[in-house]
Amino acid sequence: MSANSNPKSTTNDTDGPITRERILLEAARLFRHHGYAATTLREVADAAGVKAGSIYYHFESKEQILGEVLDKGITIVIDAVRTRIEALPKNSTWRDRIAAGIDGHLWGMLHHGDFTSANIRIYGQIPDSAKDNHRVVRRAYADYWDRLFESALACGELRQDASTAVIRLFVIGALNWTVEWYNPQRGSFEDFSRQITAIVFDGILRHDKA
Amino acid sequence: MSANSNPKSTTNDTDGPITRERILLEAARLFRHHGYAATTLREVADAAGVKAGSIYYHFESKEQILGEVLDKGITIVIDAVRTRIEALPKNSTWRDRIAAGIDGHLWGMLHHGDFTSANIRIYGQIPDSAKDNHRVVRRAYADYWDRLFESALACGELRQDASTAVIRLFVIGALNWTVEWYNPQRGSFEDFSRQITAIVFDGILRHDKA
DNA sequence: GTCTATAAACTGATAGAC
DNA sequence: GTCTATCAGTTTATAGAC
Repeated sequence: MSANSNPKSTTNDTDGPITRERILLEAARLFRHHGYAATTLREVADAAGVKAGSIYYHFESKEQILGEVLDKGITIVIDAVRTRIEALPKNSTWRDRIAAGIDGHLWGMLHHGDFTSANIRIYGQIPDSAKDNHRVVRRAYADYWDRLFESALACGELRQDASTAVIRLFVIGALNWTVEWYNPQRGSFEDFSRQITAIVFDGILRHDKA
Repeated sequence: MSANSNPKSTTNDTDGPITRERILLEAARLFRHHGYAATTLREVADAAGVKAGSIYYHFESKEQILGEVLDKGITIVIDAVRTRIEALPKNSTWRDRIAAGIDGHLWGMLHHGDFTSANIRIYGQIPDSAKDNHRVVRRAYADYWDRLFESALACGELRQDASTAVIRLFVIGALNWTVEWYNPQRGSFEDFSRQITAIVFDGILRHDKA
């Protein structure tokens, strides 16, 4: 029995990812690098190794492809964050939970860069009809981080002279943007994640610990 | 004598900004919200109150408009940063200089949002031919900040367990992204700038000062 | 499931009147 | 300086063969 005979599998034994997944992958890469409107379905089809007309067997419209690319970009990150935080001991500090969240967010962002970068790059440029469906999951993720930061604040672990909304927007925005400049050739992901977490927690200035 | 009889002025007494400036302004706004390729010259012309053909009296091509929008976006920020830093006393600490730079960068980003947001949003999506001309000024600005951070490091004011390149990319990226979420209705710019500077310098955690 | 062919609309850019 | 008119190319999406 073939390893991929499961009909739910997204790969087969001969062509790598099946056509539908390949279209999504190439669409994400092209949306990231050229923008949504600038990417033609002919380009997506060429990259995915099919003809333009074939796309409409798998998707109803260009906008449906966009919707799935956007959702995948944020779902990857959410799953990585929740997995790491839920794996922590129940008596963990909020500092530890936030550190796990930062590591998960960075991991998701940087290991699926085409989906995550496409998401943050083009979200501000897409039709309102595409934003409407996507806003719900974005709001839920923001709320998740707000709860983390508000709990940390209540326990005295967070600074009190900036609003939790500003802290959340600043931190998530800064983490999102790492996908635009992170270079895996200049060190391991683990080391990078440690540096970013240290800067987010303690800032860029030297603070003597003596 | 009219207040705007100076031929170098970019405004006149009857129509507000002259046509060329109006085209640039509307192009920046549309590039920001729809992307470069998605923005048609007909849309730019409509927004600027002229017909599409008239654009070609002021500009050679769509790409020339793009070039000027990109340059204006970063020049606004560079000017604000240098002005603030050069106004400081000569014996200022590097901490004070970096604080002035952060305030200038934020001020430029947030007070000319269409040009600065267009720049950071679409830079990753434009043709290489447009990037080539713009790369020089981007590199010079990055070098300017690298010198600030390296000087601060040499004087012991900067943390030593993260590379200055990572610090610069993280800080500038985080500051750039504020234009995507800053809400002037939730407090003054001065207060916002103070909060961001505090987070960048000392992080989001509470550090007892007793 | 994938293909070819095509419809209907839109694009950047140009030419020349005023 | 701004306009109208238009060219040549491209776009999403559809219809129907295989």
